[in-house]
Amino acid sequence: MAVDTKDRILDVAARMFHEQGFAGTGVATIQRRAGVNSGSLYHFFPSKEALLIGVLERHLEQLGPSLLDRAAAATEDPIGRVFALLDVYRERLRISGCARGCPVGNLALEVGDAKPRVRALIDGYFSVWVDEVRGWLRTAGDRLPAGLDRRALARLVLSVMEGAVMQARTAKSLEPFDEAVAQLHLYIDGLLSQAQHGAKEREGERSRAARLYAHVVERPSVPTEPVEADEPEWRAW
Amino acid sequence: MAVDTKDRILDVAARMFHEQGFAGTGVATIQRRAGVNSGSLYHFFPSKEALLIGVLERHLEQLGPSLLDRAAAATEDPIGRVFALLDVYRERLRISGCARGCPVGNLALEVGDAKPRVRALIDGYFSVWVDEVRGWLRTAGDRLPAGLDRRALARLVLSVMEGAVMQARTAKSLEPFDEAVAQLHLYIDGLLSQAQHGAKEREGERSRAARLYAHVVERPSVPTEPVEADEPEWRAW
DNA sequence: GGCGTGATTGATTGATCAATCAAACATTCA
DNA sequence: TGAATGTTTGATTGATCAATCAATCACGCC
Repeated sequence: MAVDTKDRILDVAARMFHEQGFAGTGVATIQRRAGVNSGSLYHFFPSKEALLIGVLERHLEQLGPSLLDRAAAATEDPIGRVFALLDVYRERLRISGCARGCPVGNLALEVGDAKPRVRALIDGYFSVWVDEVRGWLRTAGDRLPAGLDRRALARLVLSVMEGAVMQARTAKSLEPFDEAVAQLHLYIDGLLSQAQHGAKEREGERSRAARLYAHVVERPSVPTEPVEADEPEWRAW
Repeated sequence: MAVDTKDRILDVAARMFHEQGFAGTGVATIQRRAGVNSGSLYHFFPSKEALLIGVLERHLEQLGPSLLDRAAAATEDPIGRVFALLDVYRERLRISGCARGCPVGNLALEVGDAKPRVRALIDGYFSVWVDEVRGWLRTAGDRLPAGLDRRALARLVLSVMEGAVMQARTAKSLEPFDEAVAQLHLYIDGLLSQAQHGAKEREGERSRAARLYAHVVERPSVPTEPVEADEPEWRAW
């Protein structure tokens, strides 16, 4: 029964953190909704932050099985997988009435860098996400332009997803999400046909865009190095 | 002095809501940091939510002068303006050590639809943002493909910005932001050259991507109709 | 000088916050 | 049967929460 209780707590906490944020969720409410007494909750999670960490660790565990693998199972086509993944988020938005998108995105913006352990977990979550999509894009091989930075494109996909989810939640409508994803689709299809034409006129000149942004294309994948603030004083804007 | 006090409160509140979120910020802390007594704060803002609304109204007021207009002033080129705008956000990330990006994005994810007035304000903020960028894109005229949905592209730009800011904050690095924006740049440059070629072979066949997604291109701009949740029960994921 | 009005003060409210604790309970193995 | 370990109970802690209140202050107008 111990496992059940712990899981029940994590279920409720995950949902509430997702809907109301971390600071906006009271421990007492989690207890009540999970049918658990306060001492019992603190038996498994010695602090509220530990509870948040538990929730994030579970999100990280389930990222593969319940999200990436599902998208991968939807189709063999690596490009199709990208949009299958986006469609999972779309479906989650839909069934929740545009209330819940990515469970980690909220927390990412909320906790900032106040809690290092939490930030690291979220950073890891995004990294796994991006790496998986990058893997798919690499599988696409020469269907995509040779010089294209697969990791940067994967980052774009994640950015579009998070930003689109944000707007869909605010607008309480799937339209912003669909619009953004449709544009992403246009971009990737453009890349596909660009690579197709490039294959014919092999060794031909690189596209204007590729020339212009050669310096940002296919850079080495260095670990993200935290930057420190250098602002002397804060000014409103 | 009255105006000063109110502005001082709004300054502090805006900053703290941005950094720690709404629920994560205590009114007492705002009072202390603003050098104001509790009664004085509640004289101007009858509730914490009223304070949040005041902050958002000011963000909305300043969206034009301190953000859109600045980007528009940077260059006459409508496409250049888009990236000038993104660069403003990049600069804000940089000077804050990747702690602060869009002051509204956080609140958008946090409050959800609990407070209707707040949601409406945030929705309005995003709408103004998107409409302005759409205006620029329209100014670009036939430099962009004729069938391209300018509003959807503007939505994409906002999505990329918000999503990229989220990742930059989590990673404490500008790299994710730069990668995502670089990809967006590639897309838009592709659109530009696509329109350029299209101009030559005028009346030629539409691109494969445009054919595939014709149904999502240039749809009428309908107001966002809130969707209601239809989920019978929530399940963890 | 007296009056009115809005701004300011700061103590105080009850509620809720995260967290603690000793005691009771359940389960397992000796 | 009984000790041991792990789990659950629920009252309780002090701190902090948003919000209220009567009282005082500064300042313009008649």
